Amino acid sequence: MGIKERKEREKKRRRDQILTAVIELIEEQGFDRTTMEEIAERAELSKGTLYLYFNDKSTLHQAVKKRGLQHLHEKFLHVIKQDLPGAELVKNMMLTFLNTITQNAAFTKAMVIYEHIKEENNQGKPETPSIVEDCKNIEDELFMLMVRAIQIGIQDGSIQTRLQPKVLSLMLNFQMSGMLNFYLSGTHKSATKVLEENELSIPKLLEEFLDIQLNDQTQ
Amino acid sequence: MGIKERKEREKKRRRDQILTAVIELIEEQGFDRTTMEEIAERAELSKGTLYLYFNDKSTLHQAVKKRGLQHLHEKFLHVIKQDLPGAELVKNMMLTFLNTITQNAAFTKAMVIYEHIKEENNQGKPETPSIVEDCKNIEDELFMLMVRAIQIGIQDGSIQTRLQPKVLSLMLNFQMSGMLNFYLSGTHKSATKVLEENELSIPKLLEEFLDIQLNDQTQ
DNA sequence: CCCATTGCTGACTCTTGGTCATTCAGTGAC
DNA sequence: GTCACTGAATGACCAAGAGTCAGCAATGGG
Repeated sequence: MGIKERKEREKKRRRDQILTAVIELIEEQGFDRTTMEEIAERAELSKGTLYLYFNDKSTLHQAVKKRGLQHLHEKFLHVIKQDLPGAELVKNMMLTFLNTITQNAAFTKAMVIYEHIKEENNQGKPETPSIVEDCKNIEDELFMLMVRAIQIGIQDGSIQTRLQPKVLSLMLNFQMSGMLNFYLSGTHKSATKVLEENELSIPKLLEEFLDIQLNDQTQ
Repeated sequence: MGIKERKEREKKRRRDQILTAVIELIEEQGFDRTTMEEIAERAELSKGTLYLYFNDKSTLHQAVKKRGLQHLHEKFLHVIKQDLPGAELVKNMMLTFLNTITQNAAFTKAMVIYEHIKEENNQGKPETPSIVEDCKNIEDELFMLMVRAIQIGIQDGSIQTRLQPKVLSLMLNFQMSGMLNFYLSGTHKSATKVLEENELSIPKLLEEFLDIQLNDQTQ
């Protein structure tokens, strides 16, 4: 009886279809500019159907975010498999991160933005906590991969620090998050000017910073 | 003929009235949960009147943001007037920043969130570019105050770095921005766990980081 | 061939941001 | 005192978009 399985597959395909449509539209016009109507049209479904697959727009957003995080996770895994000094691994991870977000600016923006806006729906609904949970878990894994890279670096001597690996990872996380913000809200003219004046780019800046943070000679 | 002046004053008072109402409501329920209707009610005006003072909800948001930035600017000015080593000034600024955002979490959140969402209104309207410009200018001044503090630190020897003051300031900015994100999206359970495990708090973490970033012994 | 189940639909409701014709209050001229 | 004028305030109205649901269609099991 392969019917169950087929239905299962079709259901998953529909879901993917929807997700793909959303991502396309996000890239074209951003998430909040995109209406459920448009998404339905692009996915060749009716609006009502969307709600059979995702509770609401916010859940849909989470699902998109999850995809992005998975993508990043794969890339990080790829990095850490390389046989390189830990310091290089850390640098590569961060560069990978920067690359990914700049390559998919619209997408990343959508991921970060709506992030804050949901907030409410845990109240008054059964809710699928799963997707939100999934995202957190993947984020955690990304974090742990970074920790792992730092540990390797400490062992092979390419990283000197008096901080705990996890604490250092946190520091680097903050840094990345800040850079992300910078990229997204392309504003902050003085910051951009600073970069120009010193003939720097964000990736170069990153290397400078890592030099300092991974070679802590104090004390 | 003081009538013009009186009217002027009254107009400003109305504006303030509205802003105060918005800020109250933001603290109670966040910005996007707050409707123009509610704001009008709280300010004891009708909805239509709001639009005589602010082009749209997004402009209103910018105005609120401007207030917040001004507040921060005052605090930074206060810090830099103190007669302390540059390194202390930098630290105090960053702590001030952290304090402010935690004290007014709801408010800060509102400021950061909608930040991204506007985007569009520069198209198709005369628009008041002034408020947005104002915000950018204040942000720039905040940045320059930080640069100033760093310069002081380099001169008095409390800061050692091979980076340009502006570049270092940028680095610290990223850091702050990252911490801000952390505070706002209180999530990231692993990060919180790391802090607990090491009996750290964000302010303590900040001091650790500054130790490294302001005492660069490499090369 | 017929009923049951499941999936899909799009017309509908409701909320909310934004508009505008109308009302109303203050002002100055006479 | 009164009248015309100005501009500030109003709230009924509109449009857009998120979310709902009664009904329809197709598939499959008997």
